[in-house]
Amino acid sequence: MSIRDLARHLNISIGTVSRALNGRSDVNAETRRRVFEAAAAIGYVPNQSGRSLRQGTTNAIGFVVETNSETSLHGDTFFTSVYGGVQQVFAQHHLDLIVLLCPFDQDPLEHLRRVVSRRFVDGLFISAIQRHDPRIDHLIEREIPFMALGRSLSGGTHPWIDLDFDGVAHASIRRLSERGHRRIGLVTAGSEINLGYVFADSYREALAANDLPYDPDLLIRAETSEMGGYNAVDRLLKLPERPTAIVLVNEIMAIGVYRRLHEVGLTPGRDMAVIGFRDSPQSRFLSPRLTCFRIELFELGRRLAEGLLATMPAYRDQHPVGLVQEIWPVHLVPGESDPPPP
Amino acid sequence: MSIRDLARHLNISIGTVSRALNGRSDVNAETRRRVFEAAAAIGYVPNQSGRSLRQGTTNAIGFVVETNSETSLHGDTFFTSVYGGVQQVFAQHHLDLIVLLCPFDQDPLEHLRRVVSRRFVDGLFISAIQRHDPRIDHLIEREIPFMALGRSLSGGTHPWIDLDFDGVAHASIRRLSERGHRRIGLVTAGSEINLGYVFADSYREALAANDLPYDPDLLIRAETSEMGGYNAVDRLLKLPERPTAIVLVNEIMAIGVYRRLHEVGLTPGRDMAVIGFRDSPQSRFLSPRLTCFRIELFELGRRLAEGLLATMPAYRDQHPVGLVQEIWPVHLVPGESDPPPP
DNA sequence: AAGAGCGTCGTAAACGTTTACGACAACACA
DNA sequence: TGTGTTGTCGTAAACGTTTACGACGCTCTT
Repeated sequence: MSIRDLARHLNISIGTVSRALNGRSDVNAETRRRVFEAAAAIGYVPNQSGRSLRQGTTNAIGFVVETNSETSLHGDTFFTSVYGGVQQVFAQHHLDLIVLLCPFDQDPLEHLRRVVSRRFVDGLFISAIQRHDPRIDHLIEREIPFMALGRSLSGGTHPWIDLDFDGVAHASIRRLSERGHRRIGLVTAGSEINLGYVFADSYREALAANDLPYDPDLLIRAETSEMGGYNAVDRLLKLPERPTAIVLVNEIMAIGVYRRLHEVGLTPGRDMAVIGFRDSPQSRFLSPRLTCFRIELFELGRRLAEGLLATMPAYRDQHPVGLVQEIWPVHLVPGESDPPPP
Repeated sequence: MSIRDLARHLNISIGTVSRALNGRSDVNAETRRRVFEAAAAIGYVPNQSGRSLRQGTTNAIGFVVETNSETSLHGDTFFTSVYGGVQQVFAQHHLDLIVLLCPFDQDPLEHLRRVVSRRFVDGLFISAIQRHDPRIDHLIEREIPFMALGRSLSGGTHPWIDLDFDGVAHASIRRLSERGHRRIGLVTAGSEINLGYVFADSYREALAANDLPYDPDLLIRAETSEMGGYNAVDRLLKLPERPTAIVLVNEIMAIGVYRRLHEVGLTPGRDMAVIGFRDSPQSRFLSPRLTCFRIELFELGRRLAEGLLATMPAYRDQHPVGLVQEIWPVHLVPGESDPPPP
């Protein structure tokens, strides 16, 4: 069932059929109508391999995610909303979004190399950006259009969007400070992911901005998991002078934090203030309700898609947005987990 | 950088280069060595589109998942382990796994049609199988190799693996019955997903097997979400004669169940016994610890992959496993959420 | 010594599509 | 009438790969 069959069936040439289907202007309106009609009738759909081979494009964009939960910052529910936004924009351009999973036992750079060399996709989203991320260099060198969710230290001229972890740190510290907290612990990501550093830096700045001293013992690097939060609480409670509040880089950690606090006889939100990160389905059901930050993930997905398309020659004119290098805003959602100290 | 460049560089024909790279026998060992060496030196990788066009195969398998959280039975963390197992098997065959997301606002059948017609993949996994699932008919008609995670009512001759929800229901009811519970509520999936019905049927059978009466009021169909569990508890507590135990089809529901119980002054695991479903990272951190069922998801992924490959002519001889239609076992993990009634 | 068998390799035709190019008719204009 | 313009369409060459087929030289057999 090739374009040749369709052309024979219509008694016209395959060139005309192709032009009709691809919406080119040099084809009679009546002819175009007949072509579409016949295509629908006999169920013809163009072969993607043939198309890709000819024009060197696949009409697909890949979203690379790590399946290693230790380095993946966000809980798994994070991406589903983002995908929705991306797909909404892509639908207008007949682009397909496919998710490419980096196996947990494979080096992310190796995985990316394979993805790129197989030419599965015309462009890529990469996430969990590390401080110095060799994947970015590789993509730039190979001239593959891509958008980074998260920024690296190098900055550079590629598009990226990063969540406003600086805003998270400042808003959290200010809020706790205004409520009378003087010793505030912070649990950040322990892997080489860049936001672990960004969050720590912002924490120190925010302390200074609120005239609070910085104590290195209160800055914990941990796995972004329930167990990470659990262990971080342990370390903070062992200090000679305990903090009265904890700020977390990740809401999944909060589950472990709550649990450990309960185990040692402390009530989260009374004996210890906690501010998590994202307002996710899980965090919303913590008791007492977690103070955290809402992120418009669907809109973020839309913006990510726009930013990527703006760097792709074939779509650039329809998305004249320039180079996207943006901090994505977060919005404080007050809960009941961070009252003034006892 | 095509195979032609590589052949020119070696002063041999492109046919020989292709045969050497593809491991055919009719090529001199020394020649093959030189080909591989030169390919690595100049960084040649075969173009997938050309290859696909010629041999009508893409060397990729798609895993279709719904992003609609209402009909998606499993929490999002469910699939990550499964993917790992699938990828481990696929790696031996140079097959790539790609995840294809059905947009939340698109009909799953429409989405599948598009995926199939674009010939992105050589085979498919589909999940969230409905009672009568038109996707299965479509794939059979188009003769696309596929594996279903979940079984439909029709059964048929296609491969499927379903979780042992029958075992979950029987083990839960028996355990609760042995501990003295007489009125046991069950919350099952409310959508058209088949296991919602399977779970309900097994519930009735298990009641009969333990000489317990069946009360329709105790069988609730709900969304498989936190809110679904929250609302289900509300309905059960309004009954003139309350149940003393609840069995859930999904552990995410348990979060809502715990929360609502707390709100009305009841303590889960003391005033109300709860048995959830899966032993997931989230459920493990509920307090009191949830009695639930462990599933070897990585091994499940491996078996899914084997079952799919067994139906594909190109791989069948390496996976002589016959038609896979299996119930995947679950293992009870005792917690502290289901003591005897007060 | 002639033929068969084998190992190795080159040739060329596909796979299905897009697109540059030219052909042709119809029409307008001088 | 001759020339240029426009609209519409057919032709054929690519894109990169795999593979059927045949060619060639060598060894072994009879």
